[in-house]
Amino acid sequence: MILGPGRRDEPQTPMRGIHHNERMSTPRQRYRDQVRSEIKQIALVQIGEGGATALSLNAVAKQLGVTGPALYKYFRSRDDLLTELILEGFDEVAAAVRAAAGQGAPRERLHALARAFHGWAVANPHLFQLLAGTPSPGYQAPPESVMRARNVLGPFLPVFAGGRCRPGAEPLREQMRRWVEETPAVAEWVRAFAPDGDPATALAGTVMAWAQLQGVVSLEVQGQFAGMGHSGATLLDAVIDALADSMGL
Amino acid sequence: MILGPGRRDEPQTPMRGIHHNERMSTPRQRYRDQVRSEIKQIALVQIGEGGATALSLNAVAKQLGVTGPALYKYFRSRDDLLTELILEGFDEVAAAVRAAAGQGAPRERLHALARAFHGWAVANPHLFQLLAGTPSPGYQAPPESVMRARNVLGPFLPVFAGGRCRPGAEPLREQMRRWVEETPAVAEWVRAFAPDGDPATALAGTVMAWAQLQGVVSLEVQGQFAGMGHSGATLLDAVIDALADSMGL
DNA sequence: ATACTTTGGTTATTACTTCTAACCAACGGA
DNA sequence: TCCGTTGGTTAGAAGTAATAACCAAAGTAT
Repeated sequence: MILGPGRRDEPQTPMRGIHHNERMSTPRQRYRDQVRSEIKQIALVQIGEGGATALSLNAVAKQLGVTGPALYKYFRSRDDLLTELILEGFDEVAAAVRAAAGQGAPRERLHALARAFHGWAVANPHLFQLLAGTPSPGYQAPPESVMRARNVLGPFLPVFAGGRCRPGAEPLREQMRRWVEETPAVAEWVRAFAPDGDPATALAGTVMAWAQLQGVVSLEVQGQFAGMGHSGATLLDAVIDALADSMGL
Repeated sequence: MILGPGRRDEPQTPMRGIHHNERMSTPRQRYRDQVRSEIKQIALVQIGEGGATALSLNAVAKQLGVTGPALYKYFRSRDDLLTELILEGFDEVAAAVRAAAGQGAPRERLHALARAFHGWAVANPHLFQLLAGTPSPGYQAPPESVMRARNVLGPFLPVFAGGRCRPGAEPLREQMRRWVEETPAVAEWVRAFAPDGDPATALAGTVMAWAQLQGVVSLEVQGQFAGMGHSGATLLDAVIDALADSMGL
């Protein structure tokens, strides 16, 4: 009767049966956390070598010294492990971008943010592809991921908050205006990072910068620049500079 | 002695044993071509539903009414099938872009080309991801793919050949200049599509446009714009307009 | 200290995947 | 009519994710 048929399908945090210091670190919990972290670490190495599709739970288990099914005590499924890695990856790149959010002229700040994103992505190409793409056939990104993604782009918002859209970007700005009006979470997000200036303009510039980053980095990590003397950074500078011009920074 | 141990590992074009009207359509060859085309068609449907990783040769065979191993008489491996689909995909998108290469002012021509690319990509999202990404763990893109990719971007070259790089794009232009100097195939490519104007400028603008397209389309096909009222086309117009401004079109 | 529960591991199994090997019938050219 | 090529088959190897059943060790409570 103690357990009964109650929600047996979440191996993430077991020992929910009896009361015991809530969210305190029992030895079991510490062991559990450490093994989970080791699994993720090994998985990251595998992903770094062959991409998300090269991640094999059996191989992870073998490298960890246990048999395959043991991992299912720590992660409900392969997709669950991927999801956790993706969320952590978002946090990582968000930290890298945030660390580059200094002071100075808007144009220089924009370049610094863009280079930080680019640098992280080039240093972890497979992880970037993991965040960007769809790792498994029917993989569904969790709702949290959009929150994390917003943390990545957040530091770009204040840079553009003081800019001005050229006529070609006015439809986009109008669309952003509607978006921020209809979605309170977006309004909150913009206000948190760029309390001053026009939210729609900040969003328009940020989304354009997002596309630039995604484009340059995608091409680079997929090796499309092979032969033309690693033009990733140069190309990024060029397109970001064009964007800065276009937004009057 | 007729066959001996001679190169048995290419099921692409069998019946190499005896002389028979070279590259003429024997009934066997016609049947072969038709089955190959059916396989590719079914594979495309599967990819369109779940991406490249969802392509299962067994499932294709079942849907075709044969057993799994039969497919290996038509394609050496799963990657071989993927490669062929990728090459055909490049041809398709190249044709779509080429069809939009009309006359008129450079800025309008650029928008038309960009919209053509974007339209094809959002109509075939999984195929676009197939061309862009790495479908299998150790997949190696064949050399032909770069040639095909050049055909996709070729129509952009003449649009930018009459443009001018702003200072922020000068390093990129310099890099393109070295690239075209050191790689005869690139020089040939640029000359074929844009015989007039500065090759380095044409390349710089084209590569920047490439990054824009890749960025906007990548984000869109991965569903990152969910919620903000399908901004793919609007965003594309905005960034392309900024690029046109930046290149003085 | 003893009894009991929870947990982390095991092996066995299912259902899938790509791909190879061996084999056979039927088609088609001489 | 003969016979080689070809397209199909079944069987099997080696791998994957995931589940079920089970057991020993660890931790908790009395």
